[in-house]
Amino acid sequence: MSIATVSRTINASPAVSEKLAKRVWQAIEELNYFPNTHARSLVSGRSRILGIIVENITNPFFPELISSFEEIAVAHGYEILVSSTNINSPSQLTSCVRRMLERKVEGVAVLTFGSEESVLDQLSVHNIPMVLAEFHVEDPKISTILLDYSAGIHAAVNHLAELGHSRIAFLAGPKELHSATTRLENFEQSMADAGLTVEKPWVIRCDHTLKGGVAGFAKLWALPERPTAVICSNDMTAIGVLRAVYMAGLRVPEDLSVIGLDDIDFAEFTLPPLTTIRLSRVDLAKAAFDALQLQAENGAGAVIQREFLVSTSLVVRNSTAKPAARE
Amino acid sequence: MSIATVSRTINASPAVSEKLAKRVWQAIEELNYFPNTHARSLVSGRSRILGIIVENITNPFFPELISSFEEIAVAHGYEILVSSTNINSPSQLTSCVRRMLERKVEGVAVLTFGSEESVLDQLSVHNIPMVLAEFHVEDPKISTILLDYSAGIHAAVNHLAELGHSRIAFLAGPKELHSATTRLENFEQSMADAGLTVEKPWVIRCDHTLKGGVAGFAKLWALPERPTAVICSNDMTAIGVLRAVYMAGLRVPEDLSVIGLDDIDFAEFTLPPLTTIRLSRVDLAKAAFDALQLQAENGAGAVIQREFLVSTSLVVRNSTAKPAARE
DNA sequence: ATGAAAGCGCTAACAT
DNA sequence: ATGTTAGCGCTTTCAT
Repeated sequence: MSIATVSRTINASPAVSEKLAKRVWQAIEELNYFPNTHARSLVSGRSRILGIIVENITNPFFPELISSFEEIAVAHGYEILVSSTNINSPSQLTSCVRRMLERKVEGVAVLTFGSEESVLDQLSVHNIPMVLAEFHVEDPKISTILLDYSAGIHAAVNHLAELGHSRIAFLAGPKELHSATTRLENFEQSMADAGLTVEKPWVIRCDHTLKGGVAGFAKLWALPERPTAVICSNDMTAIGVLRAVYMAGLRVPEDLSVIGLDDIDFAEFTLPPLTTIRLSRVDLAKAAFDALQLQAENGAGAVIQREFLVSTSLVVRNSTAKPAARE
Repeated sequence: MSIATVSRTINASPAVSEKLAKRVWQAIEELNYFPNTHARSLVSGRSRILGIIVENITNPFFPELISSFEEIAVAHGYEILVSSTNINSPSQLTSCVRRMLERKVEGVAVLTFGSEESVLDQLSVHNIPMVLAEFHVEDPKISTILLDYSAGIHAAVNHLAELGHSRIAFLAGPKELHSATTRLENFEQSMADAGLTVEKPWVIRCDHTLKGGVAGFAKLWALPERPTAVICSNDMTAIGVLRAVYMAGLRVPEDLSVIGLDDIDFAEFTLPPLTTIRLSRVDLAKAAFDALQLQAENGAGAVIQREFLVSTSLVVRNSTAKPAARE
């Protein structure tokens, strides 16, 4: 039989008779044959590869996100190309985008949460479908994942208020991150809704790292007036606070209630187990994949869904409790 | 100028005059050209892709390992293909190896620490270079990374002995894992060297997970005779123990000294910070990459280094202290 | 329903 | 030193 017939069989073309197809599959089995994806990509122009760009791999949130994304992609017959190298340096960014271009990725999930501008140009020139988090662009090739922090942050503030807290601090993320700003705004709104006032000195910019959390707590505790609870812009910050509180000879939640955001796998195993606002990696990864797949498998110009929503929710564990009676 | 000249220029062939080369590079700049890796791979038969297979992505050790491996590989112009899906199911394993075969990987790092047999056959049939951890095979295409646990485990036992502990337990990993068995053997040897006896009931098989650590501690504490210190086969187990001790209303290190193994990034931020035996992901990733690169870039039959050594060392933090005075 | 043939973008052998 | 050409393994017309 001819090479073309084999190709048609593998690609499930209807134009091949059943018995010939059966023979082909048999031969494939016997010869242990498998197609060469490079040849395939070369002729078809498609690669079945998706790219994913994240920042700051030292935050477990991102490995967890990548794993989820990978799992979904592989299940759908895609391969993934990861770029987690330091996005800060422009030359590294350029080379990581180039790697993706060279391998002819069919779409890229840019999940850097706030520093996507530089990647955008490079990729959009080549007309590659993209999906961004919390960053809306007027381009049919670019989808957006909207993160609804309000549900989770509202619940967190209300949870503290119900416990009797009114002196609530917020350890924010870096200014450059859109997501960090959005989280802070949501906190302020939630406080207002709960009839609570935000004390300016209790809003401290941190950097979403463990060390940042340690430093943030130190600044907070050096203040003349101290809060009885703190909400952190992410779990790493919260875990840093847990650590700093312990080192200061104080106790969570007796001396300070702490709430994180992300619900990384470890949050369940901190001491005490961390009350946190869950931002599901699985949901996020799924939204990113769906967006990319929709774009990749529909020709340009097709009208498709371009906004995806991922929500948040509060997970109550043991790092929050009633405030100590005022002295 | 001709296409061949461009190809030669890009590949730095010496047979191209300087001024023509300059013009080529200029044109490349202007046209924003970049080579198609699929076409390249097709003709050259090489892909510049390396595979890495790990198990149990929920243990942060593995994401950390993958990141390191990726970083090194990318720095050397390689791309990586990760397989972290459940290695337990044979069908998943087959399909993950197939993915790698289809993309024509030039080598695969099998870092499953003990369940590599099934992958071996599939890959060695296709004559793909491999590197395994702690698993020696007589095949010139297969390198081995020897993990020297003795240094770290000896130091750990001695550290406890010097603090005054003699009642030391060991929470081992699953029997199927070669590495878990090796670790246990090293513990037994180190105890003997320190003149201490290993109490059989105090050696408990766990499964290298947080939950396993919690369960392991429960079993240990239910015993009529209790140890004053415990060494765990990995950090996840140790962190589980930390958690279980806390839940039992006891304290580390006052009631029990705990030592882990791996030194994952989080070990520094547990409460209390975990004393642990460091097994460097960077060293491991580097050894794996070096082994693969050596094999990929030397023709078959070349005599090359096929054994790589990665060592361990003790990192003392705050989860170990003198045992409480015997009651 | 099947086969023959062209061509995807590149490299390498061969020619000049 | 440069250009011409064949062919890597596949998909996709176009014939039959």
